[in-house]
Amino acid sequence: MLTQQRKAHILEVLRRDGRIIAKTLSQELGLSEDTIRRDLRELAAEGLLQRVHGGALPASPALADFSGRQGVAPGAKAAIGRAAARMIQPGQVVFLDGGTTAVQVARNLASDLKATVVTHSPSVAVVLAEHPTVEVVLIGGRLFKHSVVAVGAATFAAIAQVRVDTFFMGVTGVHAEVGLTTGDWEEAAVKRAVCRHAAETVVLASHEKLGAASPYVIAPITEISTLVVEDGLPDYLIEPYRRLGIAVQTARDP
Amino acid sequence: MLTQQRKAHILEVLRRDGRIIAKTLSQELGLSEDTIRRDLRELAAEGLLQRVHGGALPASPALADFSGRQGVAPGAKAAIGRAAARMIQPGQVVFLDGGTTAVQVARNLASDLKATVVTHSPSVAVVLAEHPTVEVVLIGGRLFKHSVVAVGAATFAAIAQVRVDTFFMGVTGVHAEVGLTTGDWEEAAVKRAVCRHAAETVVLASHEKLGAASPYVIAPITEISTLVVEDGLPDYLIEPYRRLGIAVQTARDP
DNA sequence: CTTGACTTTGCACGTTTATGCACGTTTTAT
DNA sequence: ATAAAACGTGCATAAACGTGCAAAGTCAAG
Repeated sequence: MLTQQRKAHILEVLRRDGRIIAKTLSQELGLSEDTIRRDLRELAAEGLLQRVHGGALPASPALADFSGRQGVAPGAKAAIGRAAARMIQPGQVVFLDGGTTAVQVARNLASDLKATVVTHSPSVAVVLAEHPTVEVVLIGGRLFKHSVVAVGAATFAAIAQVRVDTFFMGVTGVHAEVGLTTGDWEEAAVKRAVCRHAAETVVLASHEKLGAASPYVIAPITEISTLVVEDGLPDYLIEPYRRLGIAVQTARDP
Repeated sequence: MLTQQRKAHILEVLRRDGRIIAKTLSQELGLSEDTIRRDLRELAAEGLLQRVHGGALPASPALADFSGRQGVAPGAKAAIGRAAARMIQPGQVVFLDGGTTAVQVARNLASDLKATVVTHSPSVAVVLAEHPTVEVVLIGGRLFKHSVVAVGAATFAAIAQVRVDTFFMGVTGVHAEVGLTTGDWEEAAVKRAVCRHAAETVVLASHEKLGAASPYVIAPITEISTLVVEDGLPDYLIEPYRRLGIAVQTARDP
């Protein structure tokens, strides 16, 4: 295998999985870890990824504002993204929320999926612009920079004009009693509005969100039908939601 | 085997396998590696493939997001972007079109500029999400993937609700008689609509756009007040526009 | 048919690049 | 506090590289 080809492969794996583990990759490619480490160092020098102990993480300048958060649980987020992407049936109309997890869902849509994705996240729109068959509807409004999503009156008005089959919601807190929560008042209102216009709502949550609560409540937990979480979590974390009749889907982290 | 025939074969193998390994190919064809290397060098000089250590890789698609498209000719477009960015006054409300040139404008806004940018391009929105002070208004609609901008009825409705001081328009053709043109009918309609809701329209055009015409006419050239072009162009290219009373701003390429 | 200009190819040479290993250091986990 | 894993650096080797050159081949004008 050519060196440049290998580097391209590394970037592809990074995009797909949200992380690189040097040892794993060296075994996969049948090369010494030194070589992989060298590649990672060079790619990092070009600013194409971020080097960390044990491997590498994305450096995506387009999502630089996220970069701090992106490091939280990249493998898990990518796995959740894949699991959510698999839930979308051909012909469906779905709403994709903003945030890093939603971007992972967009990245992992099957490349032959014919469906419509509605989103108020320009990041999601940019990713899906490269998808060959998915129809994208962009919801406008005032840009809330912290989360990179549209919010405000115009956003509400636009959301009122669509009805979707499934809403894939990102949150910062999932709590059996407090409900679904997030860190911005206006964002919470938008999520609530989308929820009302969706036949079904699916919440994407990596483990640090479970049992946590943020300042602004979006809706009670019973509003949602499915919770997608990473695999291998202790039972006591997910049991409360099962007991409330919520389907808990676990995403394997390959 | 004829040289040209061999080169055609190389390109075919490259398309089929996604890569060329010089040694393998030389054995396959019963020629010395030197000959193959020479071919690869020449094909690379023609831009038909990308030369790498050990062989070659495809020229465009695999590499497009690898080394980055905008690295190709960073000079002119970036210079035009900087020049346009300098034209924005504090407190103004401007509309930024889609396209790579508009993204350059967004990247080059002074980091302390307090202004409002309206755009139907998610790419521009993502870039401006990192800007500390600029207010961003995102116009929604159906996503036209080729240009990565929102189009359609919803886009029209949203545009009708804003009035901006300056519209920075990207085009694919600027011609003194034909006018401003672009390659998509719906995009042309959107640009025309924005034009009507702007006090002033500025067109950003790198040299290859001047004197060129695309299928769909946006507006007559007299609709615009300023044309931003790169520096160092021959007079005969810009003189026709000056004669029509259009201010031609040249962007130094430092 | 011959001549001379030009092209193509393979080889020799010295240079650059890629890779794996050894060694000592730093980071992480226990 | 300690052990294991990951790290960076220097080094040796082999592969791949470019260049200059000469032999073989091609072609058109004479």
